[in-house]
Amino acid sequence: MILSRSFYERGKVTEIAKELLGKHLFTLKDGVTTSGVIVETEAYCGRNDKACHAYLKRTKRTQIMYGQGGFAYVYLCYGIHNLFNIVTNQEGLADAILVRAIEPVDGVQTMEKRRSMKLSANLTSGPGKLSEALSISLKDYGSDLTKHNIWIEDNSNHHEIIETTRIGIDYAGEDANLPWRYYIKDNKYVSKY
DNA sequence: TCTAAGATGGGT
DNA sequence: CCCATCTTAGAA
Repeated sequence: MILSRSFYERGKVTEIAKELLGKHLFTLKDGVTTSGVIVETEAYCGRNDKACHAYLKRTKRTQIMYGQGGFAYVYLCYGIHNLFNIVTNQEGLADAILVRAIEPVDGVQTMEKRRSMKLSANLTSGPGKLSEALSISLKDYGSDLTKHNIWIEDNSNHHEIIETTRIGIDYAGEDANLPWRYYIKDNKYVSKY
């Protein structure tokens, strides 16, 4: 069942980031559905987290994070990689969750074509990689996750969660030490570091 | 207009 | 571990 607005509008971004593990992320692009199980996430909190793009900064780019939960925040990193985030919390409270890795499920052939490679742990094991595999780009900035363009469905499965520090945010000072990265233990699609 | 970054990824 | 990368947002 597709996750509803109320799932995303709750206030604890770290809890939602953990709950998203094991859930099923879909995109429908050019008539093809591709999907994967979310195996790695990171939480970002706009009010007290220097790592968050929206920290003390409300600009055109961060605007979507200040809106209601359940919309996509996509931004371009290093001029090449489209990073997909899920906006959470209510209007005015800028929280988001970065999806860092998925385990491929549906439309594997299409994902292989988009990535110019065969199915392997390398196919979707990183935020830039999964966006390419699912064909998520800046055009999806602001996309409504309760619609059938990009969406998430519930998925019952048992897994053990590992909590650790986030990747690539040294600029955040002491906030770089927050244990806000979550991944499914022993899953081979988790990004390697 | 101009500039500088920037939640990576891939190669060594 | 190191570093090429290059579009875009944000400032001037």
